[in-house]
Amino acid sequence: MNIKDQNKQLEPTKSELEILQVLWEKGPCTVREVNNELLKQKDVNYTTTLKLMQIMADKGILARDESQMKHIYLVAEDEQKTKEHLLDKFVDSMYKGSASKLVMQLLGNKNTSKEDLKAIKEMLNKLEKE
Amino acid sequence: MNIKDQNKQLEPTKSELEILQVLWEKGPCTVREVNNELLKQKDVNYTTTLKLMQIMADKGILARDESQMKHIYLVAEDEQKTKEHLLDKFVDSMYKGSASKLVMQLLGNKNTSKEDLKAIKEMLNKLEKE
DNA sequence: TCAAAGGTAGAAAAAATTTCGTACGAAACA
DNA sequence: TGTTTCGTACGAAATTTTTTCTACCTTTGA
Repeated sequence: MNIKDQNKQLEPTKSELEILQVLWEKGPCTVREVNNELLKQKDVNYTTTLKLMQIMADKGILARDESQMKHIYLVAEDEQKTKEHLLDKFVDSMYKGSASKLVMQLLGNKNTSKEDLKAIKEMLNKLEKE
Repeated sequence: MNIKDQNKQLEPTKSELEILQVLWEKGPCTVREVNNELLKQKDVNYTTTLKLMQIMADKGILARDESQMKHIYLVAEDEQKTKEHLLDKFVDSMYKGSASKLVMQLLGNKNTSKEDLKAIKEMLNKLEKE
C-alpha cells in the first residue's frame, strides 16, 4: 500500500465522519446505537447506517466484534492521529499551512468564548515553561 | 432562500475548494489561469475546470465578467466569511465546538513551527490589551 | 481568406457517495 | 410452536460530484 492510499484511509467521507464522531464520543457501539444518535441530527434509515459502517469496516476505518449477534463496531485508527491528519489537511488547504493564521481567525471570531481564550493562554504558558 | 441553502453556498465540494484556493491566492482569473495552477498539483483537463467554474458561477460561489471573450472569474463570497464558516464547521464537528481543543492539538503537533507559536503569543497579548 | 489556436456551452458519461429494498437468520415471547 | 421483533448481508437504485466529448464561435496570423 502506498502513502496516498494510507492517507485515503484517514480521509473519511462526510457521512463516514458523522459516524466516526458518534463512535469517538460514545466508544464502541452497535449499529443501532449509532443510528439512534444520528437520528437526533437527521433523518436516516437503519440500513443506511449499517451499510455505511460495513463499508467503513471493509476499508479498515472501523473494526468489529462479530462474536455476538449484535456486532459491535469500534474505530480502528487512533482518534488523535486521524484528527491530526484532518487538521493538518485543513490548515494546509485553508491557511497555506500557517497555524497562526488559523488561530488568528479563530480568535477574531466572536464565537470563540472567553473560556476558550483563557484555556489557550494557559496552554501557551505551560508550553513556555517546558 | 432558507438558511440551509445559504449555508450550502458556503460549502464548496472538494474540487470547488481547490479552485477557490487558486482564486483566493491569485485574485480574479481566467479559466486557463486557474487550470494552469491546478495542473501543478494534479492532472486535470481544461474543460473539467471550465465546467466546474461554470457550475460554481451558477451556484453563486463565483461571479464572472463576460465582457471579454476570455471570461474573468472572481470569488463572489467574502473570503474571510467563507473561511470562517468552514472553520466553524470544522471546529464543531471535530472538536465539539471547542476552539481551545483545536489549538491544543495544533500546538501539540510537531509540525507547528516556532514562528507560529510566537505569532500566536503575540496575537494573544495584543488581544489582552484591547 | 482560410486555417490554426484558443475560447464557451451543453449534454452526457463516469465515478464516488449515499440511500434503500429485500431476503433471510436468530432471539424473544405469547 | 408460531409469530413478531430485531439483527445482518447484499445488490441495486438514487444522488452527487467529477470528468469528458463534441459542437460551435472568435481571434490571430500566414
